[in-house]
Amino acid sequence: MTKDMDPVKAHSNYHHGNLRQTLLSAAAEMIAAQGVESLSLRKLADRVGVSRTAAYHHFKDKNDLLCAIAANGFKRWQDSLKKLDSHQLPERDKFEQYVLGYMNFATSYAEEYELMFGRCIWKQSNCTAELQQISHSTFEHQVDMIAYWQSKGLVNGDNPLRTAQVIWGTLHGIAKLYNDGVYTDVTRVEEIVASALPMFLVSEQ
Amino acid sequence: MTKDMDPVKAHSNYHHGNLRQTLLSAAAEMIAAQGVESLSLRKLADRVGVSRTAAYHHFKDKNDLLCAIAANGFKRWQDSLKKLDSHQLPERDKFEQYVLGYMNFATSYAEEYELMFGRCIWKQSNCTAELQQISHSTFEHQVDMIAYWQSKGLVNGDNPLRTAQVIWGTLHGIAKLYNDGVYTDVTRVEEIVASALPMFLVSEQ
DNA sequence: CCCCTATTTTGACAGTGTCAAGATTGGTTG
DNA sequence: CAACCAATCTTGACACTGTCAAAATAGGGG
Repeated sequence: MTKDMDPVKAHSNYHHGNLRQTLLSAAAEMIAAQGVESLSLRKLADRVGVSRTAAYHHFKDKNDLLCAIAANGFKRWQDSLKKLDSHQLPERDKFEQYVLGYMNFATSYAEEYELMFGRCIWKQSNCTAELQQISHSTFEHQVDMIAYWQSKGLVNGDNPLRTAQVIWGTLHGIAKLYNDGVYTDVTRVEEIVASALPMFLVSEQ
Repeated sequence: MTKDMDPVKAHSNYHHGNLRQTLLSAAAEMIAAQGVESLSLRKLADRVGVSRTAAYHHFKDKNDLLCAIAANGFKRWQDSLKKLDSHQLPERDKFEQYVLGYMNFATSYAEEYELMFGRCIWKQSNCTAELQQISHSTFEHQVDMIAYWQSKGLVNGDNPLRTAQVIWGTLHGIAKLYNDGVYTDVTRVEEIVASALPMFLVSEQ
């Protein structure tokens, strides 16, 4: 009765039940495999086993769906940050873990990262209220972390906002050069990050 | 006889003469005004007053055209570098001019910059031989500059390649955050760059 | 039991990149 | 000068995209 080939759902056609969630996770899988730019609502609908325009009753737009994926990415990154906070570690190691963790996140979830910080959403100012909010709070959290490390005499500079922006810029730039295919070797990327680290830290001696 | 409205050319329909150049400069104008993602070959053809597929006799692809625009961007950036080389300036000022110049280039020609270093061309590995070559030589030139500044004891670090990658990453990251609409204030961007500068320079005193 | 509303579908439209086949022309060769 | 050729340009066509409007369906509350 039901098609065996259907790769995701096994419900009757109408009233899927949790189509929104299904769409979100299927879309996340697809962009991870094929890249954001090759995700189409129609292919997504096909994959989920639903008609082309079904998604429009759960998302205003294609953009709205992409914003939701980006917001999920922010949630995951926030969780990483909280996990890092709770660890018992020397602050210097924590900073290092923060930098490496950022890089690891950005490169492991390259396509979600692209949505989180890419022009597709921000440049066209198509940003959802939810996304706006979670991205702001995430950024503020990171500024607070930098401020704390500066107060402990660990990180250079005295303006937490500017310092956070510079560090963020550096990590973002390296991540993007790799994610966008300009750099092609991950191990090199790790070396680059290792070279960048001492620039941020107050020199020991 | 000829339409007055035609915004670019005033030739007879067939054998435009220098359609390739006309397409390139019209495309450059259009992406500067509207962004890369909203450039279509059909709108471009309309603008130039030529049929949809005319461009295919001068460019293999849409991608091929975009690569040519990117290559032009590299040529312009190379010229800036050469101009900087020829200036009579203290080396420290030269480095500063290099950093500010990079930022100025990246933000003034944001859409060409996106083509030069964006995923659209590199991630799909659709890079033209011409583009591959000019981008490589440009990068090498910059590594040489960094190596020189390091040898003069001006710039931190002892590995020119890694240092160049970090500096480039930082500038690229800040530029992209601005160009992609995450940051929205140019004057802030200038302040961020000013905060980043001392990280690269060997501290005076 | 019936109706209302949320959900899903089908039909349609404008826009995209690109290929194949035909039309036009300038330059070269007999 | 004429005839052809190759470069250039156009028209027709196809598959694909996002999105809207209108019809179909089904679950839940009166």
